Amino acid sequence: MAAAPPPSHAFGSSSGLPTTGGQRVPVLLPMPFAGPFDYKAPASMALQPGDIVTVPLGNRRETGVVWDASSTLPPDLARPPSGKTVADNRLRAVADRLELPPLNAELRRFVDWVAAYTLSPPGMVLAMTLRLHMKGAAPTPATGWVAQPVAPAELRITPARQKVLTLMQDDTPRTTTDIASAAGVSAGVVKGLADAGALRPVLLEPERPFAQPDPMHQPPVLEGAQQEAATALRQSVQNRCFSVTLLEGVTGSGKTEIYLEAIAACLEQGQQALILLPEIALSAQWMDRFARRFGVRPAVWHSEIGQKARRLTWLGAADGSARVVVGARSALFLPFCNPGLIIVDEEHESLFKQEEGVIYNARDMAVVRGRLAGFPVVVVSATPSLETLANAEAGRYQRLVLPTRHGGASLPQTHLLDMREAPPPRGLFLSPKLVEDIAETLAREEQAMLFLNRRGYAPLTLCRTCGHRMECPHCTAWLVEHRNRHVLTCHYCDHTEPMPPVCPSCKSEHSLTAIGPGIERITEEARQLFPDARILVMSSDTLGGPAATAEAVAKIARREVDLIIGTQIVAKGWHFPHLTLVGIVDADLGLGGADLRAGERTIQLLHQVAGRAGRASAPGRVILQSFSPEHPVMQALLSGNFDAFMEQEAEQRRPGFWPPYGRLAALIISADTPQAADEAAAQFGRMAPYGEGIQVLGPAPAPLAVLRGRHRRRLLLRTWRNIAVQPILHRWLGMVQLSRHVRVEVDIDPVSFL
DNA sequence: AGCACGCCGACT
DNA sequence: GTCGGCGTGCTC
Repeated sequence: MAAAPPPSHAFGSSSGLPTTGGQRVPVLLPMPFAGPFDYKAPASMALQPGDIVTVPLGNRRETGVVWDASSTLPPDLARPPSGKTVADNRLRAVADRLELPPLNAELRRFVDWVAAYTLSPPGMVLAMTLRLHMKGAAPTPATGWVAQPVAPAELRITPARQKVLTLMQDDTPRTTTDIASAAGVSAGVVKGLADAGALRPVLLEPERPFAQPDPMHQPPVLEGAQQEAATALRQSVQNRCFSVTLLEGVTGSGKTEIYLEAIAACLEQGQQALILLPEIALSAQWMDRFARRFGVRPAVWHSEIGQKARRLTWLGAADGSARVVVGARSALFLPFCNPGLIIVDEEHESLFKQEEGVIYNARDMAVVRGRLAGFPVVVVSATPSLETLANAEAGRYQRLVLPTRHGGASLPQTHLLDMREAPPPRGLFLSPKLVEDIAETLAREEQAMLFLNRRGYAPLTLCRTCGHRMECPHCTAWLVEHRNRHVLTCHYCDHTEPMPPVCPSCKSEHSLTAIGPGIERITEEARQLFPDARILVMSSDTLGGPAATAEAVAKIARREVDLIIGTQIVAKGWHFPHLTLVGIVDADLGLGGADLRAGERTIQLLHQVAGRAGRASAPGRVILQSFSPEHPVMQALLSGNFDAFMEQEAEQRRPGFWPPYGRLAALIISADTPQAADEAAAQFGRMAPYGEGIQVLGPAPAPLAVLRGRHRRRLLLRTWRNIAVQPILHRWLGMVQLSRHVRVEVDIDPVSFL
């Protein structure tokens, strides 16, 4: 049914022609098999690697992709061959080739590479590029109709029919629904005319909803360091070869405007650009900036766009009509036909790490895709990760630094508030000094913000009589009170129960007490202190979705809000021109625990929050409430000298070969009983690999020892940087015979240690 | 991942 | 006597 594609690499043929039929072709299916399955190509079907096909599997039909006969991966990633080959006479035939653009060689190689690197079945990686967009029936090309002359004698003309024929005189193909609504008739009339031969079916050109961004629409006025950075980025795009550039600059230094110039260069040379953002659903302001620069909005990709938009964007990426795609991490697996640039904005964000299914870091895999396909990648941050800084240091990444804020705005002044010296009244959480500053700010009719990265009313609910703590029945975690919903809820598994009237353990009345602050409790306190202020709470609980978030941001920009109280969500790069004071309620939060990156993450988050202040002409101030103001993180925030802080971090990680100076992989063992988990973990411990530069830590209970009812143990494999962990893990996993209810997950380059 | 096959409890 | 639970195993 499909026209033969142009010949390129093909199977079993030295002539470079497509298969001529009867030959064995590997087909990768979007399922967790060890590798592709072999099928035979029907004589009538010329197949090449990349073709999207349907094949019989058991008693059903599945969509898959004709894969390459041999892997081209480097030896330390190549997987040992799966061994079994199905005999020729047992091969089943490929059923159909779909009329979709084939996946190109770079993308196939990328899929193989990611699978090998993450130790995932390649089919599961393919699923990320395929299944998301075409689950269910094969795409049906829309059919439309055009008028076709018929002998008048053979066609009864009714008024309704006449309306349709008049409409269709212009020879424009239209769908049945379009004709019916445009002519004001029912679909039955169209059907009748078609049956009578007065309308001829035609395949409609696929819709092209992607307006073309115009690189000349509104070029920015850049100066000094910004101009230099933009020129450097343009140059790397024009070089059309792989490179990685770190674009670094404090919040408000105009990083976005500068990398938009790299996109402009990419558009000028006719290539596609991809921008990865950590949270696409919250990026309305980003879209506006893009539209201002290029005249139109870009194509958007994330996991919650509808089926239709998904298919169109997928096809747009594949045929090149989507010139610029902005998306969340999964957009990295779109089948771009002519990619020329990937931008990873907020590269330090842990949201780029996918923690379920195929566990990968989109920032790092973006660099891999750029390397395999030969185009530049730009990673952007105000507070780059230590990994990225180390890569810059080693010369693997170029580094562009923007030293100052854009347009004369100054960085906010930072003050530390020692909570031991100026404690709030008992049971409250805002120091009198901070309260005073907020009052002054509000009196000047400027906006203030309170930041606390903790949802709900209080993190712990405790019985004053018997000491009972309200805990999640499925996780090793406290239940968090959400007072406006009158419930206790687990932030790890969403288990929710009504707030009990008496202590469930000792039955005491009025004995359950909220311990510690959450954002709801801070809001309560603020309402008492500033009864006349217009308060807006920004958290995932109060903002239902992207639309509500955008509206909240717009309200702030319109000065309909005096005091903003928010969680993480306020740190997302919003532009709040009237905000001049940011109070961090608990700057120490996040520094507890034995997390490798606790300090790094805290400084990144707090800098990002602080950066919301003073983005216009009025200078901003940031007040950090801390119980340990001498902590290096607080001192770095105070001085603004992040480089020094990161160097210190580096020095701590270097001797023990912690990332980025060594490699890390986590094994997470989970089972439905603690015994089964312990037993499996102990077995892995006994079989642990060893050798120079190889070390295994654990097993130990995971910090969240029980999650969603599963008991978890962790082991950590740490190696020197020049040792690949994948072959070691392969051998290790193969040595342990797992009992049926035990699951093992491998997390390469772990970010979260829960 | 899906789906069938397969061996043990509460229903017509 | 059957319907149906999900445990195990297979799909080129």
